[in-house]
Amino acid sequence: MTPRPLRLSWSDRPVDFSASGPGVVRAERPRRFATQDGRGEFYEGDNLASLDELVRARPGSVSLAYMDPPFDTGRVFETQGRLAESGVSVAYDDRWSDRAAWLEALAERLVRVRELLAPHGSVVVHVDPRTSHYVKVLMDELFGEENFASEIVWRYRRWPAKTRNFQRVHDVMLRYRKDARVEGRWNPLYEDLAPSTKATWGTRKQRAVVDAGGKRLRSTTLEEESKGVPMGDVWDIGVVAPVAKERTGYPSQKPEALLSRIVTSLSNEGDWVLDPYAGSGTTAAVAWKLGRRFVTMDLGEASRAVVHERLAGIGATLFEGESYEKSQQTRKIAAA
Amino acid sequence: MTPRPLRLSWSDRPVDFSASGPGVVRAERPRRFATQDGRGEFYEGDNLASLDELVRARPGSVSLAYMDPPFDTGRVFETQGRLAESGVSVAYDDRWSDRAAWLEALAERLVRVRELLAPHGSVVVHVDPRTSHYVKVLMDELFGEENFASEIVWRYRRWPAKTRNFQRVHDVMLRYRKDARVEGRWNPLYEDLAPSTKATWGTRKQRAVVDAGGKRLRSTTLEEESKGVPMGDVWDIGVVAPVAKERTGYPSQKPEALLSRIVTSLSNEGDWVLDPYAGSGTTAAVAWKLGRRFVTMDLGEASRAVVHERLAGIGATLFEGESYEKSQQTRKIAAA
DNA sequence: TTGGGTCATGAATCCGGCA
DNA sequence: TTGCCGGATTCATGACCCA
Repeated sequence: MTPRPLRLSWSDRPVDFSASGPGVVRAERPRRFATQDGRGEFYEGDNLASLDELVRARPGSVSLAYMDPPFDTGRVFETQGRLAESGVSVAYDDRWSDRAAWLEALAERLVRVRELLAPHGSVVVHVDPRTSHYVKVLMDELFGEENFASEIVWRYRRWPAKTRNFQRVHDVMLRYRKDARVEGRWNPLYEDLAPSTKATWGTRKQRAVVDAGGKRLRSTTLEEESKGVPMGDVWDIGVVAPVAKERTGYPSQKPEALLSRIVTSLSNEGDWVLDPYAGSGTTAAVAWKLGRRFVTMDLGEASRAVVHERLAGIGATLFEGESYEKSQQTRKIAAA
Repeated sequence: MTPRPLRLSWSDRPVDFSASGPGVVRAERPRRFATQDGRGEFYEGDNLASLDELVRARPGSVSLAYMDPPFDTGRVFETQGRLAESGVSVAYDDRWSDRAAWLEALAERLVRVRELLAPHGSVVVHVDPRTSHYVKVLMDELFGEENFASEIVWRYRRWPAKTRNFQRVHDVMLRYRKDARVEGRWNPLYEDLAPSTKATWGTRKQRAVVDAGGKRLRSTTLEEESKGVPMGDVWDIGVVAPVAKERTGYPSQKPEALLSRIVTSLSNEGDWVLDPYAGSGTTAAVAWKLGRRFVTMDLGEASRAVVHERLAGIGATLFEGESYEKSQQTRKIAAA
């Protein structure tokens, strides 16, 4: 018996999330900005339109996609601090008619991101523990469950809320490969040895000692220092502190330490890293610092302003330019 | 517009998971064992039948249910160590025709557990990060999403596997209340303050200082010692070590430290704690030690042997006895 | 240069007040 | 009655100052 598929159903569920897709030319095309060397791009406009442009121009080109969509909180998010004083107050609107509508919007983006992934590529979707489950079931359908790689738990610390329940102090990131049969990008990371291990073994490598018959005797330590233990799927990383220099004033900003782990382990230098929900531009900034190429996009002024300033600060100044196709032509002519 | 419900669908999905339910008298009734004071019970047999008996006898009586079903791994689990040498080798069979079949079986148990919960009660379902998402979507439907309380992440440490991926080092527990409008059981737990907090503030409570105009100034510390920070939903607890005294030889045994947190925070002394998948009997043992009453159940000899021995070791010897109804009659007569 | 003390302020949740 | 809004709660943490 073949396994019966498990699917999420809701009324008026579209048959095909890519309908009204890449073939459709939209009235409003996104504005394109790029660094002078073309190793970084920002599109301003609805990310669905931007993704469609990319799918047309260069499918299969992305090694790593990180997606941090709104979490279906029903709230409008406002800017803070200096950014708020500059007059831009609304960052993004996270109100949806129902969860099904939210899920449909996400699904439309996911199928396009999948088209953009290279065979060795993978996508990481950042969600919260109230929505992650719906996203996982949806992604099992869209990507195939055999391509599910990890549920990564981001554990942070914050001031406690008054509640008769355990404090909610984690987010969830789901990683899927484009194709599990292909060897994907992987640069191993290590974390500190557990305190109990350090107490018993110190920081040298352990090695099991086996006798001639293959029976395990005791373990010993080697001369070699241990690199630590291979990184697990629960990450203890602080939120961006209220007074941190890293802080931009854009709400729900993700820490660079978090993105560093993702970008370092799941892409190589020179790879294209995609983030369809740029927000404050953390993914692009981290990718650039780590020698990756980036393509990111967002709707509205708050994000564009923050991303442009942030990237300019690390030497990735964005200029408004021609479309991708046109810039490629220019490049060819210049090279000839 | 009312929100469109999101549901899991699969072919031949039953309309009603409680069909063939409490009304049906089964050919094989579970064997009942109880402590002499009646504060602890074990049923041997299919837990569906045992749950049905309980639903008939005392619905709404349970304050806390902990469920640790098989994780749909497709494997047969064998006993280890001393238990294996005693001749009982198969602990449980976790092979299912497909995930839908597994989910149906779980759903049948969940609807019965829900019947057994008191209005102030809650249920904790222990799953792994490949199945938790399906269970959450199912439980949102069965319990109502407004009754979802927590996704608790159990982070453990183990010998690293060789894999081009982040090490899987966590399980997931989903907690739902029977009725969020009712004040549920809640005994707060605390964990250590963050090192950075201790360095800056010591271990005294912080208090914000606000001036006459309501503007926030700096914070101060109070005289009062902080109890620590209210427990979060990510728990760092070691697995039961291969050489631990706690170890029974029953596979996938859960640590008592884990159950202690659950039982302490989510039930009061004297409350009934239910575990439909007894396994090695950790829930019953912990509940008993903490002064709760327990009712637990499992199929087969491996579990019965381990549970009986384990409970006898802490003064909760189980005797085979009459049905619950009959024992109640005996009790009344004795009291008269 | 380093390290300790001081400062500023976000975030989730509940609760009370008011419409 | 219900629903929205503002206030209170009180850890966490990088930046800054100064010795």
